[in-house]
Order: sequence, then structure tokens, then C-alpha cells
Amino acid sequence: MASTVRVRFAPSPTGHLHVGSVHTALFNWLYARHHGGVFILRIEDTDRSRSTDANIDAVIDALRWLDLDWDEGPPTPGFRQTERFALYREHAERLVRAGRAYYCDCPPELLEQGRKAAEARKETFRYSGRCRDRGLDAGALRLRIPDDGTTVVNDLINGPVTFDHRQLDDWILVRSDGTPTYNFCVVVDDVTMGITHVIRGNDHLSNTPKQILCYEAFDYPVPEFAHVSMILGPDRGRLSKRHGSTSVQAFRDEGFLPDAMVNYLARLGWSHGDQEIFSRGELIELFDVKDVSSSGAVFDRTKLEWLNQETMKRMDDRRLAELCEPFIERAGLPVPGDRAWLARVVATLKERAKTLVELVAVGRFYFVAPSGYDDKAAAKFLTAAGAERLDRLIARLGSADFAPAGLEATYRGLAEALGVKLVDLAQLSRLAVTGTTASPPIFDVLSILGREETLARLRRARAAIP
RNA sequence: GGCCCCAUCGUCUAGAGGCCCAGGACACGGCCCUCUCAAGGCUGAAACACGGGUUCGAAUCCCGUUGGGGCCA
Repeated sequence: MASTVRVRFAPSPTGHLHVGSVHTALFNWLYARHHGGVFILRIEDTDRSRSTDANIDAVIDALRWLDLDWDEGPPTPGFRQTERFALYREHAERLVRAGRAYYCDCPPELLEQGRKAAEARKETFRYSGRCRDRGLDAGALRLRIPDDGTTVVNDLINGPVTFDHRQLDDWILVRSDGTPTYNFCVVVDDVTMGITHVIRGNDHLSNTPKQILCYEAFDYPVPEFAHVSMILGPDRGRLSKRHGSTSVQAFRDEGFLPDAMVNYLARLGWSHGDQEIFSRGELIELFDVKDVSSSGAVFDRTKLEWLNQETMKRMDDRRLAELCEPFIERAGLPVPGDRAWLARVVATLKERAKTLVELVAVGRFYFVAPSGYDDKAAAKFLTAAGAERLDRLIARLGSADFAPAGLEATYRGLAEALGVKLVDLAQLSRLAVTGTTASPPIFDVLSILGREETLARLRRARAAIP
């Protein structure tokens, strides 16, 4: 009987949740859900200056938006590192009593001297061990580690990675001012939370042997490790703001859907044959850490946009309409009260937009009449001939069937009667109704707008012709 | 600088010695469809970083080089 999988996501609250963080959060979440395990959210807020309540709320909001739910974590108390200092102190004392850690009072200048000397010899700086056996009872607390031998990280993604102890040193657990170091907090948190699988960014692989040595000093079982490759910018450097949006909040504001975001991030560094599009359920069912790639992946916004459109196309129109409402409001447009009507609207727009912001922009004419006409198109269509055609259209549309098929029949009939092509009438109407020459199928548009609004806009266009 | 990780089309990837003169997807080009724009269908161009091995046979295994990334400073 295997023990329950317990994984965690431990962001530091900086206000913006980076897509790279979300990537590892997602892999943890998928691993937990796939194995029926427990997903824990822990806030690494030891950097007091940036770890405001607002920033913590931002992390929580972002995870909720993505629907990555956690089983243990805030708002339950005890999941913020700042609430856990007593635990760190207690564990530090335990190591001192067991003789596995010792105090060191080496002055910074001495350490700096050693560092320079090591650099001159082109070697890794290691603490000399000067205070190891001095039996001090104050100062910085260091972990006593073996002088030679190796520590092997049996990484689930990268395979066995061997670290020579001669590259490691008696690292500091607790600084002389009493504050615990990052690596020490992580170990204490992970053991006390019963974490069985540490799934985190590749940038922590180098810290892992130090942490393993610490687990061993405690005589705690060492968890499994899986170091996920990092997300890169187009220049293969660390993904940062200069490459464009990097926080999930930014993508949310730009009109990306949580399911598209999740699908895209899941496919970055993970794959299942040739499949590109996955539902949540499929992701949970198919996710396997063995299929996670060990090489870095460039974040490609264009592909995210494609996936976002695919997600919109597959989504129920009522649901999509609902998601659009805040974007309509933010664009300064009146939000329709009739959601069924809005569902008809978005159905015609979703294959013409990559994001919700774009969808609203492209469908602006549904919510408000055009304030003017495209110059080039106006010169072409709002002519004497156009005036006559508009008159005939207005006359016929007064009593026409306003279902798309009925409108098409009316238009085709009139085109024949006038001896013109359908496209001439269609483009003229499109210009009158939307202000431009590109829109969803004109009969759908007119049908959705309705007789009254359609006629009003056609008459306005007619009046614009001198 | 030391240590660690990585290396298939521009990008995400399939590929776990012969099925691969390398497959899919995004993006890009062409054609078709068509009331416009999209969407869709078909189609084209596009990659195993380099050099040594191992093997009858290597994108796949080993070593090195180069390049990128990370950690420690």
C-alpha cells in the first residue's frame, strides 16, 4: 500500500504570479490529482518587504482563476513561513543537540578572505570548518556535512545526479541574527508538511544535495525530487517582462481563458504523443512525470493565442458570453442584459478573435452603432448607386423574414432584380451596419441586430450620402 | 570562475538501436471553400549543434567540443 502523495507549491508573494511559477504549480497539481494525493499551498513570505497581504491575495486569486485548488493552505493559518519561526528554531536546536549542527562566529572578513583565496585557485569556496569543534553556543548555525563522498539526487525527471561533497560545505542553517536561511526553511517545511514529492523548478537542483544532507541529519526520510525545466524567453534567456507579459494576471486581463492557459502550460515540457488539446480531465488522467522533458522550453505567445481561440471555439456560447461581460464593460460598452442574445453574438465572433479583448473589439458594432465609416469603403459604396440600393434594401427589409436564411433569400432576390452581385449588396450593408468591410456573415449580423436596429443603421448610411 | 542541467524544423514536441532520407502542432507560403474577414480542408518549405567512438546498423548508447540555462558566489 503506497502512502498518499503529498506535494506542494510554495510561491513567494511578489504580487505577480509568473507563468514559470504557474507551470510548476500546475505540474504539482496534476501530479496530486492524478495520484489522488494532496496539493498544498505554502507561502514563502520571509521577505517581509514584498510579502504584503495584498500580494498574498494576488497569488490566491491567480490560482483560483486557474482553478488550481489546494487541499491544505491559506486561509488556514500555519502555511506562511512567517508563522513558522518557532518550528525552525525548534528544529535548529534539535540538530545542535544531536551534534549535527554547530555554531560559528567567524567574522565576515575571514570568510571573505577564504572566498577570495578559493577564487584565486579557481575553486569553489568552501567554509573551512574552523568552528566545527569549538563548542560555541552562539553565532551562525552551520550544518556539519561529510568532508568527502557524494550525494546522489535520484531525480524523477533528470535521472541520478551526483554531487561531490568537496563542492559542498557546512552551509548556514540559521544566521547569527537568528533568521533561518531559505534552504533550511524549505527542508523543515517539507518534512513537517509530510511532502512526499518535491516538484519544483530546475533552478533548485543545485540546492538539493544540501537539503538532502539536512534531511539525513534529522534522520528524516528523503522525499522524491522532480526538477522541471524552466520557461525561457524567445532569446532562450530567463523569461522576463522585456519579453512581454509574464504574469498570469496580465494574461487574464488580456482575455486569455484559464483552460487555455492550463492547456498551454501543460504542453510546455510535457507531452502525450501528438495530442495538443486536452481537457482538465484528460490532463489529470494522462499526466505522468515520466513524460516530462528535461530541457528548457521557450514561451510562445502565438501558440497560446491559437490555443485560446481553440478553447473559445469549443466552449459553450452561454459560458463564453458570461466570460465576455467584464471585457465589454471594460471596453466602455453597454453590457447587454440578455445573455442568450449575447451568446448568439459571441458565437459569430469566437472564430475571429484570439482573446476576449479582441473578441469584444471585433464585435463592437453589436453593442453600439458605428460612429463613422471606413474612408476607403465609403468612397466605394456610399455613392449614388449605393443610395439607390440602400433605398431598395430598406424597402424590402421592412417586411422581410429576419432569420439568416430568410435574409439571404431577400438579398439574393434583390441582387437579381438589380442585376448586381450579392457581394455588392452584402458589403454595402456591412459598411452601413458595422462601419467596416469585415465582419461575421452579414445575414447573421443583421438577424442578431434585428429589424429595427438594422433599418436604423441602413437609413443612417443612406443619409450620409449627399 | 567552480559545480550542475540541457541540446530534433523559427517555436512546442513525437521518437526509448533498424518501423525515420525523421511524425504532429503553432507560425509562414500556395490552392480550395466563400457575402467580407475569419474559421475550415488540401498542400509546400522547414530540424536530428559539431567531432570522435560503440554497433551489421545511431536522432536514439559512450566520450569530447561548442552553444544555452541554472546554482554558488
